[in-house]
Amino acid sequence: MTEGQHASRPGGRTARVRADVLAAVEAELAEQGYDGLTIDGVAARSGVHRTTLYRRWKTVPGLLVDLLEAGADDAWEPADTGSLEGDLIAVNREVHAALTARPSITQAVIAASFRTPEAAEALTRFWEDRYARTALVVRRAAERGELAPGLDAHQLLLTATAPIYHQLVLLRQPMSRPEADEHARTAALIALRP
Amino acid sequence: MTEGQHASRPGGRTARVRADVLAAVEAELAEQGYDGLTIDGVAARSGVHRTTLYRRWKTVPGLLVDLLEAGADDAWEPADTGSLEGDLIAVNREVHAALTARPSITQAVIAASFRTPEAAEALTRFWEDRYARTALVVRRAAERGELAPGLDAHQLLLTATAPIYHQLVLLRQPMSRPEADEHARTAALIALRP
DNA sequence: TCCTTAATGCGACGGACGTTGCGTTAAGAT
DNA sequence: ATCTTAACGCAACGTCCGTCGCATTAAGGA
Repeated sequence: MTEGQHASRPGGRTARVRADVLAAVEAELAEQGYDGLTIDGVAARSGVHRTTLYRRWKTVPGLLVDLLEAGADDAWEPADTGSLEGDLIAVNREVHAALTARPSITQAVIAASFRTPEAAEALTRFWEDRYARTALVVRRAAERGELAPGLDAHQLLLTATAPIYHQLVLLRQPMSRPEADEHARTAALIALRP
Repeated sequence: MTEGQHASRPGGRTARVRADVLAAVEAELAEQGYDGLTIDGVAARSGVHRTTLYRRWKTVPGLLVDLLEAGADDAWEPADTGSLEGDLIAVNREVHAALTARPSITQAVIAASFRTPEAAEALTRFWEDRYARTALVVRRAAERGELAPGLDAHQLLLTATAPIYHQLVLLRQPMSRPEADEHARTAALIALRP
Protein backbone atom coordinates (compact mmCIF):
# COMPACT_ATOMS: atom_id res chain seq x y z
CA MET A 1 0.00 0.00 0.00
CA THR A 2 1.16 3.54 -0.64
CA GLU A 3 1.94 4.99 2.72
CA GLY A 4 1.72 8.45 1.21
CA GLN A 5 3.39 11.44 2.81
CA HIS A 6 3.09 12.22 6.48
CA ALA A 7 -0.68 11.97 6.13
CA SER A 8 -1.38 15.19 8.00
CA ARG A 9 -1.93 15.08 11.74
CA PRO A 10 -5.15 13.64 13.12
CA GLY A 11 -3.63 13.85 16.59
CA GLY A 12 -4.96 14.92 19.95
CA ARG A 13 -5.43 18.67 19.66
CA THR A 14 -6.91 18.58 16.20
CA ALA A 15 -9.39 15.91 17.23
CA ARG A 16 -10.33 17.86 20.34
CA VAL A 17 -10.88 21.01 18.31
CA ARG A 18 -13.10 19.14 15.91
CA ALA A 19 -15.15 17.64 18.72
CA ASP A 20 -15.58 21.03 20.38
CA VAL A 21 -16.61 22.67 17.13
CA LEU A 22 -19.12 20.01 16.13
CA ALA A 23 -20.64 20.08 19.60
CA ALA A 24 -20.98 23.84 19.33
CA VAL A 25 -22.61 23.50 15.91
CA GLU A 26 -25.19 21.14 17.30
CA ALA A 27 -25.87 23.38 20.28
CA GLU A 28 -26.23 26.51 18.16
CA LEU A 29 -28.47 24.59 15.81
CA ALA A 30 -30.71 23.57 18.69
CA GLU A 31 -30.96 27.11 20.03
CA GLN A 32 -31.21 29.22 16.91
CA GLY A 33 -31.98 26.90 14.03
CA TYR A 34 -30.19 26.76 10.71
CA ASP A 35 -30.64 30.36 9.61
CA GLY A 36 -29.20 31.57 12.90
CA LEU A 37 -26.10 29.44 12.45
CA THR A 38 -22.97 31.50 11.87
CA ILE A 39 -19.22 30.90 11.84
CA ASP A 40 -18.62 33.55 14.47
CA GLY A 41 -21.29 32.09 16.71
CA VAL A 42 -19.77 28.62 16.56
CA ALA A 43 -16.31 30.07 17.14
CA ALA A 44 -17.46 31.97 20.21
CA ARG A 45 -19.25 29.01 21.73
CA SER A 46 -16.54 26.45 20.99
CA GLY A 47 -13.65 28.66 22.01
CA VAL A 48 -11.93 27.89 18.73
CA HIS A 49 -10.68 30.83 16.70
CA ARG A 50 -12.62 32.13 13.69
CA THR A 51 -9.68 31.66 11.40
CA THR A 52 -9.39 27.99 12.23
CA LEU A 53 -13.03 27.44 11.31
CA TYR A 54 -12.62 29.25 8.01
CA ARG A 55 -9.51 27.25 7.21
CA ARG A 56 -10.82 23.79 8.03
CA TRP A 57 -14.51 24.06 7.23
CA LYS A 58 -14.72 27.09 4.95
CA THR A 59 -18.48 27.65 5.32
CA VAL A 60 -21.47 26.97 7.53
CA PRO A 61 -22.66 24.22 5.17
CA GLY A 62 -19.18 22.75 5.46
CA LEU A 63 -19.64 22.47 9.20
CA LEU A 64 -22.93 20.67 8.75
CA VAL A 65 -21.44 18.30 6.20
CA ASP A 66 -18.79 17.32 8.71
CA LEU A 67 -21.43 16.90 11.39
CA LEU A 68 -23.39 14.62 9.10
CA GLU A 69 -20.36 12.51 8.29
CA ALA A 70 -19.30 12.35 11.92
CA GLY A 71 -22.70 11.02 12.86
CA ALA A 72 -22.93 8.53 10.00
CA ASP A 73 -22.95 4.98 11.29
CA ASP A 74 -20.70 2.86 9.12
CA ALA A 75 -22.33 -0.32 10.34
CA TRP A 76 -25.92 0.76 9.78
CA GLU A 77 -28.29 -1.69 8.18
CA PRO A 78 -32.07 -1.94 8.11
CA ALA A 79 -33.81 -3.93 10.82
CA ASP A 80 -34.97 -7.45 9.98
CA THR A 81 -38.53 -7.91 11.19
CA GLY A 82 -39.37 -10.93 9.10
CA SER A 83 -41.75 -9.30 6.64
CA LEU A 84 -41.48 -6.64 3.95
CA GLU A 85 -44.19 -4.55 5.58
CA GLY A 86 -42.51 -4.68 8.95
CA ASP A 87 -39.14 -3.79 7.48
CA LEU A 88 -40.54 -0.83 5.59
CA ILE A 89 -42.34 0.40 8.68
CA ALA A 90 -39.07 0.23 10.59
CA VAL A 91 -37.31 2.23 7.89
CA ASN A 92 -40.05 4.82 7.81
CA ARG A 93 -39.90 5.22 11.56
CA GLU A 94 -36.19 5.94 11.35
CA VAL A 95 -36.77 8.56 8.67
CA HIS A 96 -39.61 10.04 10.67
CA ALA A 97 -37.47 10.21 13.80
CA ALA A 98 -34.55 11.81 11.96
CA LEU A 99 -36.78 14.52 10.52
CA THR A 100 -38.71 15.33 13.69
CA ALA A 101 -35.73 15.33 16.04
CA ARG A 102 -34.84 18.63 17.61
CA PRO A 103 -32.46 19.72 16.35
CA SER A 104 -32.71 17.67 13.18
CA ILE A 105 -29.27 17.35 11.66
CA THR A 106 -30.89 16.00 8.52
CA GLN A 107 -33.16 19.01 8.14
CA ALA A 108 -30.20 21.32 8.64
CA VAL A 109 -28.08 19.56 6.05
CA ILE A 110 -30.98 19.66 3.62
CA ALA A 111 -31.17 23.40 4.10
CA ALA A 112 -27.41 23.65 3.63
CA SER A 113 -27.58 21.60 0.45
CA PHE A 114 -29.36 24.49 -1.24
CA ARG A 115 -26.50 26.85 -0.52
CA THR A 116 -23.33 25.07 -1.60
CA PRO A 117 -22.66 22.28 -4.08
CA GLU A 118 -20.42 20.56 -1.50
CA ALA A 119 -23.30 20.13 0.91
CA ALA A 120 -25.56 18.95 -1.89
CA GLU A 121 -23.04 16.34 -2.95
CA ALA A 122 -22.44 15.17 0.61
CA LEU A 123 -26.15 14.71 1.12
CA THR A 124 -26.54 12.88 -2.17
CA ARG A 125 -23.71 10.55 -1.23
CA PHE A 126 -25.24 9.92 2.18
CA TRP A 127 -28.63 9.08 0.74
CA GLU A 128 -27.23 6.93 -2.05
CA ASP A 129 -25.44 4.92 0.58
CA ARG A 130 -28.54 4.59 2.72
CA TYR A 131 -30.80 3.63 -0.17
CA ALA A 132 -28.27 1.06 -1.33
CA ARG A 133 -28.16 -0.53 2.10
CA THR A 134 -31.91 -0.38 2.50
CA ALA A 135 -32.34 -2.29 -0.75
CA LEU A 136 -31.44 -5.29 1.38
CA VAL A 137 -35.01 -5.17 2.66
CA VAL A 138 -36.29 -5.74 -0.84
CA ARG A 139 -33.81 -8.53 -1.54
CA ARG A 140 -34.85 -10.34 1.63
CA ALA A 141 -38.49 -10.08 0.60
CA ALA A 142 -37.64 -11.44 -2.84
CA GLU A 143 -35.82 -14.40 -1.28
CA ARG A 144 -38.89 -15.15 0.79
CA GLY A 145 -40.88 -15.05 -2.42
CA GLU A 146 -43.02 -12.22 -1.14
CA LEU A 147 -42.93 -10.17 -4.29
CA ALA A 148 -42.75 -10.29 -8.05
CA PRO A 149 -39.22 -10.52 -9.48
CA GLY A 150 -37.86 -7.55 -11.38
CA LEU A 151 -39.47 -5.06 -9.03
CA ASP A 152 -37.44 -1.85 -8.83
CA ALA A 153 -36.13 -1.53 -5.28
CA HIS A 154 -35.44 2.19 -5.55
CA GLN A 155 -38.92 2.95 -6.76
CA LEU A 156 -40.44 0.93 -3.94
CA LEU A 157 -38.37 2.69 -1.30
CA LEU A 158 -39.24 6.01 -2.87
CA THR A 159 -42.94 5.22 -2.57
CA ALA A 160 -42.48 4.35 1.09
CA THR A 161 -40.28 7.20 2.29
CA ALA A 162 -40.87 10.12 -0.09
CA PRO A 163 -44.22 11.13 1.43
CA ILE A 164 -42.56 11.65 4.82
CA TYR A 165 -39.85 13.89 3.42
CA HIS A 166 -42.34 15.80 1.32
CA GLN A 167 -44.77 16.43 4.15
CA LEU A 168 -42.22 17.30 6.85
CA VAL A 169 -39.52 19.04 4.84
CA LEU A 170 -41.20 20.71 1.88
CA LEU A 171 -44.84 21.10 2.89
CA ARG A 172 -43.68 21.85 6.44
CA GLN A 173 -46.72 20.28 7.98
CA PRO A 174 -46.93 17.70 10.75
CA MET A 175 -47.05 13.99 10.15
CA SER A 176 -47.69 11.49 12.92
CA ARG A 177 -45.81 8.24 13.21
CA PRO A 178 -48.93 6.18 12.45
CA GLU A 179 -49.27 8.13 9.21
CA ALA A 180 -45.67 7.35 8.37
CA ASP A 181 -46.41 3.69 9.09
CA GLU A 182 -49.38 3.87 6.78
CA HIS A 183 -47.25 4.98 3.85
CA ALA A 184 -44.97 2.00 4.48
CA ARG A 185 -47.97 -0.34 4.37
CA THR A 186 -49.12 1.28 1.15
CA ALA A 187 -45.73 0.67 -0.45
CA ALA A 188 -45.70 -2.92 0.75
CA LEU A 189 -49.15 -3.45 -0.73
CA ILE A 190 -47.99 -2.49 -4.19
CA ALA A 191 -44.97 -4.73 -4.02
CA LEU A 192 -47.10 -7.71 -3.09
CA ARG A 193 -49.58 -7.13 -5.92
CA PRO A 194 -47.88 -6.71 -9.27
CA MET B 1 -67.18 47.86 0.45
CA THR B 2 -64.63 49.81 2.41
CA GLU B 3 -62.82 51.97 -0.07
CA GLY B 4 -60.01 52.37 2.42
CA GLN B 5 -57.53 55.20 2.28
CA HIS B 6 -55.61 56.14 -0.81
CA ALA B 7 -54.61 52.49 -1.17
CA SER B 8 -51.01 53.24 -2.13
CA ARG B 9 -50.14 53.67 -5.77
CA PRO B 10 -50.15 50.68 -8.05
CA GLY B 11 -49.73 53.05 -10.97
CA GLY B 12 -47.66 53.02 -14.09
CA ARG B 13 -44.12 53.49 -12.92
CA THR B 14 -44.42 51.16 -9.95
CA ALA B 15 -45.86 48.42 -12.14
CA ARG B 16 -43.14 48.93 -14.72
CA VAL B 17 -40.45 48.73 -12.06
CA ARG B 18 -41.92 45.51 -10.74
CA ALA B 19 -42.10 43.97 -14.20
CA ASP B 20 -38.48 44.95 -14.93
CA VAL B 21 -37.27 43.57 -11.63
CA LEU B 22 -39.10 40.25 -11.90
CA ALA B 23 -37.86 39.79 -15.45
CA ALA B 24 -34.33 40.43 -14.24
CA VAL B 25 -34.77 37.92 -11.42
CA GLU B 26 -35.83 35.25 -13.88
CA ALA B 27 -32.96 36.03 -16.22
CA GLU B 28 -30.36 35.98 -13.45
CA LEU B 29 -31.85 32.76 -12.18
CA ALA B 30 -31.49 31.18 -15.60
CA GLU B 31 -27.89 32.29 -15.97
CA GLN B 32 -26.46 31.80 -12.51
CA GLY B 33 -28.89 29.67 -10.56
CA TYR B 34 -30.26 30.38 -7.13
CA ASP B 35 -27.01 30.67 -5.21
CA GLY B 36 -25.72 33.23 -7.68
CA LEU B 37 -28.80 35.36 -7.24
CA THR B 38 -28.04 38.68 -5.55
CA ILE B 39 -29.85 41.97 -4.95
CA ASP B 40 -27.08 43.95 -6.60
CA GLY B 41 -27.11 41.70 -9.64
CA VAL B 42 -30.83 42.11 -10.11
CA ALA B 43 -30.52 45.86 -9.59
CA ALA B 44 -27.80 46.16 -12.19
CA ARG B 45 -29.64 44.11 -14.77
CA SER B 46 -33.04 45.71 -14.23
CA GLY B 47 -31.75 49.27 -14.03
CA VAL B 48 -33.66 49.75 -10.79
CA HIS B 49 -31.75 51.14 -7.86
CA ARG B 50 -30.50 48.88 -5.06
CA THR B 51 -32.34 50.87 -2.44
CA THR B 52 -35.66 50.35 -4.16
CA LEU B 53 -35.17 46.60 -4.16
CA TYR B 54 -34.27 46.56 -0.48
CA ARG B 55 -37.30 48.70 0.33
CA ARG B 56 -39.91 46.78 -1.63
CA TRP B 57 -38.61 43.22 -1.52
CA LYS B 58 -36.17 43.23 1.40
CA THR B 59 -34.35 40.01 0.47
CA VAL B 60 -33.56 37.65 -2.39
CA PRO B 61 -36.16 35.17 -1.12
CA GLY B 62 -38.62 38.07 -1.12
CA LEU B 63 -38.00 38.57 -4.81
CA LEU B 64 -38.67 34.92 -5.51
CA VAL B 65 -41.84 34.95 -3.45
CA ASP B 66 -43.13 37.82 -5.56
CA LEU B 67 -42.12 35.97 -8.70
CA LEU B 68 -44.02 32.91 -7.53
CA GLU B 69 -47.14 34.90 -6.73
CA ALA B 70 -46.95 36.82 -9.99
CA GLY B 71 -46.89 33.56 -11.89
CA ALA B 72 -49.65 31.89 -9.89
CA ASP B 73 -52.66 31.14 -12.03
CA ASP B 74 -55.82 32.03 -10.11
CA ALA B 75 -57.97 29.94 -12.42
CA TRP B 76 -55.88 26.78 -12.28
CA GLU B 77 -57.63 23.47 -11.87
CA PRO B 78 -56.59 19.89 -12.59
CA ALA B 79 -57.32 18.43 -16.02
CA ASP B 80 -60.31 16.14 -16.36
CA THR B 81 -59.31 13.04 -18.31
CA GLY B 82 -62.21 10.83 -17.27
CA SER B 83 -60.34 8.47 -14.97
CA LEU B 84 -58.50 8.77 -11.68
CA GLU B 85 -55.36 7.30 -13.19
CA GLY B 86 -55.42 9.72 -16.09
CA ASP B 87 -56.01 12.67 -13.80
CA LEU B 88 -53.15 11.74 -11.51
CA ILE B 89 -50.83 11.26 -14.46
CA ALA B 90 -51.74 14.72 -15.69
CA VAL B 91 -51.01 16.20 -12.26
CA ASN B 92 -47.70 14.39 -12.02
CA ARG B 93 -46.68 15.65 -15.44
CA GLU B 94 -47.32 19.21 -14.35
CA VAL B 95 -45.24 18.71 -11.23
CA HIS B 96 -42.52 17.04 -13.25
CA ALA B 97 -42.50 19.90 -15.77
CA ALA B 98 -42.36 22.55 -13.06
CA LEU B 99 -39.38 20.90 -11.40
CA THR B 100 -37.38 20.19 -14.55
CA ALA B 101 -37.95 23.57 -16.21
CA ARG B 102 -34.89 25.73 -16.64
CA PRO B 103 -34.94 27.89 -14.73
CA SER B 104 -37.34 26.25 -12.32
CA ILE B 105 -39.08 28.92 -10.30
CA THR B 106 -40.40 26.21 -8.03
CA GLN B 107 -36.93 24.86 -7.28
CA ALA B 108 -35.70 28.38 -6.59
CA VAL B 109 -38.54 29.14 -4.20
CA ILE B 110 -37.94 25.84 -2.43
CA ALA B 111 -34.33 26.86 -1.94
CA ALA B 112 -35.46 30.27 -0.72
CA SER B 113 -37.89 28.69 1.72
CA PHE B 114 -34.95 27.42 3.74
CA ARG B 115 -33.61 30.92 4.22
CA THR B 116 -36.51 33.06 5.37
CA PRO B 117 -39.79 32.21 7.11
CA GLU B 118 -41.63 34.46 4.65
CA ALA B 119 -40.60 32.32 1.70
CA ALA B 120 -41.46 29.17 3.62
CA GLU B 121 -44.93 30.49 4.39
CA ALA B 122 -45.50 31.64 0.84
CA LEU B 123 -44.58 28.23 -0.47
CA THR B 124 -46.76 26.47 2.08
CA ARG B 125 -49.70 28.70 1.11
CA PHE B 126 -49.09 28.00 -2.58
CA TRP B 127 -49.01 24.25 -2.08
CA GLU B 128 -51.98 24.20 0.27
CA ASP B 129 -53.95 25.97 -2.41
CA ARG B 130 -52.79 23.57 -5.10
CA TYR B 131 -53.46 20.46 -3.04
CA ALA B 132 -56.92 21.75 -2.13
CA ARG B 133 -57.75 22.31 -5.79
CA THR B 134 -56.28 18.99 -6.84
CA ALA B 135 -58.50 17.19 -4.35
CA LEU B 136 -61.18 17.71 -6.99
CA VAL B 137 -59.60 14.79 -8.85
CA VAL B 138 -60.35 12.52 -5.91
CA ARG B 139 -63.91 13.84 -5.52
CA ARG B 140 -64.60 13.19 -9.18
CA ALA B 141 -63.33 9.64 -8.83
CA ALA B 142 -65.52 9.13 -5.78
CA GLU B 143 -68.56 10.37 -7.69
CA ARG B 144 -67.80 7.86 -10.43
CA GLY B 145 -67.64 5.22 -7.73
CA GLU B 146 -64.07 4.40 -8.62
CA LEU B 147 -62.80 4.24 -5.08
CA ALA B 148 -63.67 3.34 -1.55
CA PRO B 149 -65.35 6.12 0.47
CA GLY B 150 -63.44 7.70 3.30
CA LEU B 151 -60.16 7.61 1.41
CA ASP B 152 -57.89 10.47 2.45
CA ALA B 153 -57.37 12.72 -0.58
CA HIS B 154 -54.24 14.33 0.77
CA GLN B 155 -52.57 11.01 1.47
CA LEU B 156 -53.38 9.80 -2.03
CA LEU B 157 -51.97 12.91 -3.66
CA LEU B 158 -48.91 12.63 -1.47
CA THR B 159 -48.32 9.09 -2.66
CA ALA B 160 -48.57 10.23 -6.26
CA THR B 161 -46.49 13.41 -6.23
CA ALA B 162 -44.06 13.06 -3.32
CA PRO B 163 -41.68 10.66 -5.13
CA ILE B 164 -41.15 13.24 -7.87
CA TYR B 165 -40.27 16.00 -5.44
CA HIS B 166 -38.05 13.71 -3.43
CA GLN B 167 -36.11 12.40 -6.40
CA LEU B 168 -35.66 15.71 -8.22
CA VAL B 169 -35.36 18.15 -5.34
CA LEU B 170 -33.80 16.31 -2.43
CA LEU B 171 -32.00 13.33 -3.98
CA ARG B 172 -31.01 15.55 -6.92
CA GLN B 173 -31.17 12.71 -9.36
CA PRO B 174 -32.95 12.53 -12.70
CA MET B 175 -36.45 11.19 -13.14
CA SER B 176 -38.00 10.61 -16.53
CA ARG B 177 -41.58 11.50 -17.32
CA PRO B 178 -42.54 7.82 -17.71
CA GLU B 179 -41.25 7.21 -14.20
CA ALA B 180 -43.36 10.08 -12.94
CA ASP B 181 -46.34 8.55 -14.73
CA GLU B 182 -45.60 5.24 -13.07
CA HIS B 183 -45.86 6.76 -9.59
CA ALA B 184 -49.26 8.17 -10.55
CA ARG B 185 -50.41 4.71 -11.63
CA THR B 186 -49.14 3.26 -8.37
CA ALA B 187 -51.14 5.78 -6.38
CA ALA B 188 -54.25 5.10 -8.46
CA LEU B 189 -53.83 1.37 -7.84
CA ILE B 190 -53.99 1.82 -4.09
CA ALA B 191 -57.06 4.00 -4.30
CA LEU B 192 -58.91 1.42 -6.34
CA ARG B 193 -58.04 -1.43 -3.97
CA PRO B 194 -58.98 -0.64 -0.40
C1' DT C 1 -53.28 72.67 -15.23
C1' DC C 2 -51.48 72.60 -10.57
C1' DC C 3 -50.75 70.31 -6.10
C1' DT C 4 -49.88 66.62 -2.96
C1' DT C 5 -47.25 62.81 -1.81
C1' DA C 6 -45.96 57.97 -2.69
C1' DA C 7 -42.29 55.87 -5.00
C1' DT C 8 -37.80 55.98 -6.69
C1' DG C 9 -32.86 57.60 -7.24
C1' DC C 10 -28.57 58.80 -5.00
C1' DG C 11 -24.59 58.89 -1.96
C1' DA C 12 -22.58 57.59 2.22
C1' DC C 13 -22.24 55.10 6.31
C1' DG C 14 -21.69 51.04 9.71
C1' DG C 15 -21.30 46.29 10.32
C1' DA C 16 -20.73 41.54 9.21
C1' DC C 17 -18.05 38.40 6.54
C1' DG C 18 -14.12 36.18 4.70
C1' DT C 19 -9.00 36.58 3.88
C1' DT C 20 -4.08 37.20 4.76
C1' DG C 21 0.51 37.46 7.10
C1' DC C 22 2.80 36.23 10.95
C1' DG C 23 3.68 34.48 15.53
C1' DT C 24 2.75 30.48 18.73
C1' DT C 25 1.63 25.81 20.16
C1' DA C 26 1.95 20.99 20.26
C1' DA C 27 1.86 16.34 17.60
C1' DG C 28 4.86 12.99 15.90
C1' DA C 29 9.43 11.51 14.52
C1' DT C 30 14.35 10.96 15.64
C1' DA D 1 15.15 15.16 25.20
C1' DT D 2 15.27 17.59 20.86
C1' DC D 3 13.69 18.90 16.37
C1' DT D 4 10.51 19.60 12.60
C1' DT D 5 6.36 21.20 11.00
C1' DA D 6 1.33 20.86 10.80
C1' DA D 7 -2.32 23.06 13.15
C1' DC D 8 -3.91 26.81 15.67
C1' DG D 9 -4.24 31.73 17.64
C1' DC D 10 -4.15 36.57 16.68
C1' DA D 11 -4.73 41.11 14.59
C1' DA D 12 -5.60 43.76 10.76
C1' DC D 13 -7.35 44.45 6.27
C1' DG D 14 -10.62 44.72 2.12
C1' DT D 15 -15.08 43.62 0.43
C1' DC D 16 -19.87 42.92 0.32
C1' DC D 17 -24.33 43.66 2.28
C1' DG D 18 -28.05 46.19 4.16
C1' DT D 19 -29.58 50.80 6.01
C1' DC D 20 -30.35 55.79 6.37
C1' DG D 21 -31.10 60.82 5.17
C1' DC D 22 -32.16 63.61 1.60
C1' DA D 23 -33.18 65.01 -3.25
C1' DT D 24 -35.94 63.95 -7.35
C1' DT D 25 -39.63 62.03 -10.12
C1' DA D 26 -44.18 61.07 -11.46
C1' DA D 27 -48.98 59.06 -10.23
C1' DG D 28 -53.52 60.47 -9.04
C1' DG D 29 -56.70 63.91 -7.41
C1' DA D 30 -58.52 68.82 -7.22
